Amino acid sequence: MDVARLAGVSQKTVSRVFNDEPYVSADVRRRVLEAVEQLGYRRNNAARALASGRSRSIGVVTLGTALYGPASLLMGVERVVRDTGYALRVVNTMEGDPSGVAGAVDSLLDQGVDGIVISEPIDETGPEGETALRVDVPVLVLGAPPGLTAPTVLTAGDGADVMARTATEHLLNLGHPTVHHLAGPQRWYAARDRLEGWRATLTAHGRELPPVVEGDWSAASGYRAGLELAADGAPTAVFAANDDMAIGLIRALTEAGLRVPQDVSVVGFDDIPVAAYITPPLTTVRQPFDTVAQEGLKRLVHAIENPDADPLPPSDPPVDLVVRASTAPPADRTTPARARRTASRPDGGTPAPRPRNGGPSSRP
Amino acid sequence: MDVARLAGVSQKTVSRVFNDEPYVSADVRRRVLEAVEQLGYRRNNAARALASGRSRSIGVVTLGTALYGPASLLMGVERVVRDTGYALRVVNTMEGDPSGVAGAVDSLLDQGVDGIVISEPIDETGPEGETALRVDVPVLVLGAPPGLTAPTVLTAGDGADVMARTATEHLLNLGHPTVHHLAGPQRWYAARDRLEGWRATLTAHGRELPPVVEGDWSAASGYRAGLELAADGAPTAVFAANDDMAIGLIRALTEAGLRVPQDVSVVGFDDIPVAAYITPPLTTVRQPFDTVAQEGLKRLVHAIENPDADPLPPSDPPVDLVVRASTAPPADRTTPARARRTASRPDGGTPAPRPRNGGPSSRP
DNA sequence: ATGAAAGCGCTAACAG
DNA sequence: CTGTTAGCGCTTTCAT
Repeated sequence: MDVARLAGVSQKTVSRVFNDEPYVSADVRRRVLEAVEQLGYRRNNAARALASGRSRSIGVVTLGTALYGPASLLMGVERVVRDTGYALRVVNTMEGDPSGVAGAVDSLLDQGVDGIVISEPIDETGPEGETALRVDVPVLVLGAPPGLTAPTVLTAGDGADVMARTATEHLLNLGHPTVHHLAGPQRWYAARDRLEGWRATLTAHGRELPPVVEGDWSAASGYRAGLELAADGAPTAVFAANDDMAIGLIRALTEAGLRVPQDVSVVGFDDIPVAAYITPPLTTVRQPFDTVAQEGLKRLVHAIENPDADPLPPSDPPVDLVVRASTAPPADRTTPARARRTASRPDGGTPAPRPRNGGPSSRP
Repeated sequence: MDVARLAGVSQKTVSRVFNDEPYVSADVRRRVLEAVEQLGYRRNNAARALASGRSRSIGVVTLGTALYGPASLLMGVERVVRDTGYALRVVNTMEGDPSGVAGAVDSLLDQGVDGIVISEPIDETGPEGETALRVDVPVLVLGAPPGLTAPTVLTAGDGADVMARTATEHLLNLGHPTVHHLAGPQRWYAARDRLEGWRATLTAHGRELPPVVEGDWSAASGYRAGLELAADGAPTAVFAANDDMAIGLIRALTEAGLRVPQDVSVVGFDDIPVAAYITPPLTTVRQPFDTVAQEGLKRLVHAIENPDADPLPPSDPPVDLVVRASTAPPADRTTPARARRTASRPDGGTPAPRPRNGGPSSRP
């Protein structure tokens, strides 16, 4: 180590300086830092990882899509991870990937990550398959828990059912007799949660449970679903499992001569950036991607660095229903007064310079 | 190394098996593989990197946004990188990040990556600043070249000007006297290219160059721009630098009582998944993110593994104008026959189950 | 408060 | 075809 020689100290001392270890005199520290500067030295992380057994990196498994949700989550994770002093390794697994999440996790383990984040897990149990993952580092699952074994398994961002309930109740409060659901692909736990929240709400209110239409998150699938729905005798209210599908759905309804929200109310999910600017501006549930990622990561890092301590508890993410112009009371039947009151907000349609906090919002 | 002992061979032989090196008898190979299986052995990448001096990983610098473009590029990169046998390290840099791209690159270098991808570079030269990056591994810049020094600097996906030309010409061919431009933030090279392509086209056709309105990629900024444009006496044709802004723009125009495309034609850029399903379906330029990422990475890996060979040449990405219903000939003035012919396509508005190839498209 | 010595698990460069 | 001998650049452990 040239730096050590230049500074006239031992290798170990240089190491101490770099790691902010105690017991280094100010003078020595300064000399070392100077030598480092002069030589343009940067420490070798591979060697560090080898010697210490920790790579100071966290692996993320994402779906190989540019879908707003997964992409936002990934960005959220990246944003936090650097502050914690860890590096990020990313592997993605496409739907239909033969090796799937297991393969992705494996490749991360190969890389020697200290912890793993599984963003948006999907159910990959084949016809018979039981994928029992076994991992020897802490894992954070963003969305819902798959069956895996690890020293610590944390979950975060699994409040989708509550949010789905909020969306559904919004529609019910508006006076709609029932609410249809345009679900996401049921292999995704996130999609299941939303479906479940919707179902539970209707059941709790003693409403009829219309058949579920399943899409694949894409606007195209929402469009197809809308065509179907319109043909089958249009519903008065639909809760779509994401905004893209909601947009496709609205398009199909519009083409079928149905007006939104006068004839059909539509609620989306995510609050993608354009949601406020389409016609009509979309009522939707905002997902707190950043908060979820941030909080989850904090807990993961804690678990990595304190293997024996109790894991940090999760906190409930806020539910943020953004009411815009795609929802209204049903036109063709008597509306209960209560609902009408709730719904009588004018101007829901003007997307003012979208306030950071999402404008009109309510939480039940 | 337990595996070596169990298989009754030397450590080096195990190494050979793992690296698919020649000169290993089938029998020995089998024995090693068995031992590996039995012990659940996985090789330590840190040690490998330390000993070999190569980390077999590629670093990506992204902007910390969930913007469709950057996110798609990242996904595209990830999708290819695993096939090449490399791992991906991701660092992002938010706009306004003090350390900026330089800091991101630095942290990647710290991690010992073998190559770097800079996705969507932005100009970070401050009031005075000259950021002369010096990197000792090959770099691929997706979008346009910043000032950096590296053994190899590859660029890809810098065909935005050509695409912008296509968009602008489409509008001109429709018979519009001139075309306004809703530009992206000019710190982004991608935004500059589009602006340049637009400007060059108008100039080449001897048209008037209307003042440029600059947005920040968001639908919100497009909305604000639309309000401005409508107040200043509406244009008949606008080319927006991305779809999100186009959507905000259309919203503002609509609220101002202007019809799209009857009063104003709008062309977007990117072809985001919902573009075909908004009202009206958006005419836009599809960006070949996947192709760009894939080809670029192939070239980067080549440069990494053949430091002395000539870098692979880039190939021109296809230009794909997707004509939908947001563009039409201008209503209020005589339209040249040529343009009218080009434009007389009925049904541009029906988003059929979006064909893989994007439906109606043309290239000049 | 500092240093010396001993590896971490692998691959490189040569033998055989 | 296979084995031996050295490190890669750091952290660890134990002295001092």
